[in-house]
Amino acid sequence: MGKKRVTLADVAKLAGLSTSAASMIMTGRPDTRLSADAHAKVHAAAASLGYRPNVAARALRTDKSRSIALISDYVATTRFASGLIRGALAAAEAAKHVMLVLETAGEPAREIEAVEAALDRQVDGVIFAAMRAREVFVPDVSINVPIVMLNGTSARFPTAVLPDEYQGGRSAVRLLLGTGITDDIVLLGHNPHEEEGLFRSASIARRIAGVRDEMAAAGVAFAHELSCWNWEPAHGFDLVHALLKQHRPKAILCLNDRLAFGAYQALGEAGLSIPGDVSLLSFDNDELASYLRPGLTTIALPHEAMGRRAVEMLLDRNSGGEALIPMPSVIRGSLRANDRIET
Amino acid sequence: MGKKRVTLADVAKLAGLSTSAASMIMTGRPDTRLSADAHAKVHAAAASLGYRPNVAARALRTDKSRSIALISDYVATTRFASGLIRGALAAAEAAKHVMLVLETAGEPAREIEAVEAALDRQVDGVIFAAMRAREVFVPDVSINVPIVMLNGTSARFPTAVLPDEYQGGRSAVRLLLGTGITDDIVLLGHNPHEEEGLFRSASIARRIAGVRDEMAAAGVAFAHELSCWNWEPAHGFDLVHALLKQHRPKAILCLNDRLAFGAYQALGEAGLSIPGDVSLLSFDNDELASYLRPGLTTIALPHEAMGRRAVEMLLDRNSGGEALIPMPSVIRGSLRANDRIET
DNA sequence: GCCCCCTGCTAAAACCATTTAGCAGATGCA
DNA sequence: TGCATCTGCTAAATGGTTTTAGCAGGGGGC
Repeated sequence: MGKKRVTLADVAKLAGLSTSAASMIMTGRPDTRLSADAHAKVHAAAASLGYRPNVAARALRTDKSRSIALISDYVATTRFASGLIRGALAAAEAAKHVMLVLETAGEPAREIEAVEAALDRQVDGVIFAAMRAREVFVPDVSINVPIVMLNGTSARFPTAVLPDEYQGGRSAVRLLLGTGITDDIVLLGHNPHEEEGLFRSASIARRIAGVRDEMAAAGVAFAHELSCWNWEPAHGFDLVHALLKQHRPKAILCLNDRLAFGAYQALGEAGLSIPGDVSLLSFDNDELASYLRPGLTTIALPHEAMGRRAVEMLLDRNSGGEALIPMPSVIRGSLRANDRIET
Repeated sequence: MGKKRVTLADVAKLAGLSTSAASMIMTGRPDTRLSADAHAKVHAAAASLGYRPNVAARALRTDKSRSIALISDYVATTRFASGLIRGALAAAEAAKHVMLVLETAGEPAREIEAVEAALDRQVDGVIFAAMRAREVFVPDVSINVPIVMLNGTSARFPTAVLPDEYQGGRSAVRLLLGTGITDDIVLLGHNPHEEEGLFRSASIARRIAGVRDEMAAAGVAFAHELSCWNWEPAHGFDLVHALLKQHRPKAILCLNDRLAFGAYQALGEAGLSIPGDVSLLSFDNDELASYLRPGLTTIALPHEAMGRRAVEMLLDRNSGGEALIPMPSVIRGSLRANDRIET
């Protein structure tokens, strides 16, 4: 309480040097001509006093605050947000930065507020995160710090970090066909004929394209393609429940884990076993996937890696463009083992 | 790029007054003697120039930064974090503050780092959040700003926001007994005889106490009490699976939703219907609860309300003590309707 | 001896807002 | 008229750091 904060002047005095010298030494400037002895004395003084630089003063002078802002549409609504935030947090911490988190609910007024609040605090960069990958609206205030789009894109700011959905789609199909199943495969979540004129987010479109390209490359086709717009468990249940009345597939490729969850329920009620009767494969690696019995094999959204990467790109001035983060396969028990004889 | 930031001096010049006058007017000091005319001119000038105060300069002078820090052990590992963060964010925004989020993984070294990073940035207050409610370690650095504990407690800092687990426990039992079921009730997650010498977190202990007190008050007892330490779906499954070989309960009171999820699986595999054969009731209102079929009735952890409250208490200097946030009941389909005739 | 350069350091300005002390003029009261 | 008080405002100090300009002294080249 009574203790005043220790300032650079205190350090300098104890070291017997000027504040200028102390400053140069503490900030580790390269081309200074201060003696090794001076360096030692300043560092010793700083350590003994427990000196911590005053970030506000430094920010005032340099316009750098060692902090960044993550402006996101939603932080709680989706279970993905925390992965992105956590990865970003980790990278920020590693770079000795601190991270402001701001939520906008996608409302333009709040987006403007958020950007200004961040800029007022002299942040060194801003990450615009979208919890649903999409074309993101970035408010049209003049921003003079680096910007990275996270899990979304913007025409104005081309630097973006996205999951490599296309490759993810391909590896899903590769994994599935690797079981030896090549027919009676159902796609759950998309049917182009029923969705004409509707546009999935760019990211999801790539996922679907990857799936279709790999199927085509392998020369196999889906027996059924079941469409629904929202990929929630209830829809997965309904579609699979209806499907089972006319057809019993060998495998279901679900376009996300929540659909897969619904599929599990429908299969369970029909008395079918996974993967004995039906194999399942999905996307996202939602927390759910590990709770299911058997565990759901899924192509993971690499949220933490994405968050980390976004911060790294933000702080590295000479990186730009679109970074595609690979989607790892998470193997659990929902795919039957390959019963072909490997040669 | 070329545009310099507009400063208070610019505003003052345009208004034809001194910076002192402009400052007093912009900050809305109450006891100043400046004329109404001066007020009008300054506000007009500020608006026309789009003046935004430089927070660093202000912080340097006043030691207030209009920002707070949320220091948490985990942000991603548990699905609760985002609710707390979101609530806190909303309250911070309402108070025109900005929020730093820091993660420590519960490691003392990182906790110290986090506190110092926050203090370096002149935060106006710090929230220590625990994702698993518990006695929280707060690093022993001298902190001269208000502190609020969120979802945890600390001997050094008595101001805390916690879920009202005791009342939650009581309302769960009240809800369950309200169906008319009074026997063949199983408690899933705790058995005092098997857990002697083990200590649940304070918060969970209160939940259990509430359950037991309400049972006692109603004069009913559990038919079985199944114990397991980690409340994960697999444990819920195993315990209920084993239970069903010897006993078929009318209701299972699950101490959290993940256990309940496992119970659903075991009941499903045994061909029992919910709530036709067995009623289920649980705690937390995990995202899971709404996915299950039928939806799981559960006593919700009020995370957003807690986060909001924590920020409000932090910024309101004269509030202290322990705030218990009520746990609302979320009614879905897993409890059978009361079949007694209400008089 | 003169000039130049190098070494090792310091003084002082700058960043931008807040706040204290105080000034000039007007008014009130006796 | 003399003194105190009030009104409406300003000058200058302050906060802690970075950074520019430059100083004093020594050495080398010629």
